[in-house]
Amino acid sequence: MSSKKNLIRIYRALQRHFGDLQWWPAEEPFEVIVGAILTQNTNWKNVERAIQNLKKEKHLVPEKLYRARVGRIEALIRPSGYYRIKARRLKTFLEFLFNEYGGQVESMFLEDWRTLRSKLLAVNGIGEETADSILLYAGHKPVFVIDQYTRRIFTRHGLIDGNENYEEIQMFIMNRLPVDVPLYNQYHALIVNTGKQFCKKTPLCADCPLGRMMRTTTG
DNA sequence: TGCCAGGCCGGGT
DNA sequence: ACCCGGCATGGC
Repeated sequence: MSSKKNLIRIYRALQRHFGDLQWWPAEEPFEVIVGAILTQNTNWKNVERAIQNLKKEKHLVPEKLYRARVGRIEALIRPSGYYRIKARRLKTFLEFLFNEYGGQVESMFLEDWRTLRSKLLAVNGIGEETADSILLYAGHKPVFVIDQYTRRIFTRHGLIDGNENYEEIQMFIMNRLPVDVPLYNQYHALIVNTGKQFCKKTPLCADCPLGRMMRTTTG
């Protein structure tokens, strides 16, 4: 059976279990961007607290965050961890947004997304996963997001070796799926949920819907 | 109660 | 081109 069919079968198994996950958990694109930076190596629950603080103080707006002092941002996002470096990263992104696009998120996404991806990667504090999360979940661009869960799950089930770099895993997946933004959106969300619930570092695949599917078919 | 979470950077090899 | 230490809070 081809790898393409495998990836679609994996998707269907996870989709059947989790249903539509409606990602990204945010009200608008700027909130996605802020969340993408705050969730770097951090539990999403902690990020939610930080987001709520920003909302409560009416700071989850480009203009406000751009004007705010770093110390003020640090205080609001403290629950998300790494709060000093993340406050600086938010400021750096806001400077980029205002310098290049007049502070308008919509203007930023009018740019060719490959060009935008390069520019985002040049912003200190934005790496490949954060850039791709912004492009896919805030800008609806056709790029698949790779994270530790993706690497772990695909390694565990023998789809990749595990020592591939980000781009190699991304190409492995995108070469085997149709170019489809809603599919990329939901697929990554399904992977994250699977990783959180079933695919820990310990071999605990007992009642994992993916593990069950992989065991009960010829693959 | 330690271990870990939806990474990234800068310096060293 | 990799490898590593540092960054930090809160949940389970």
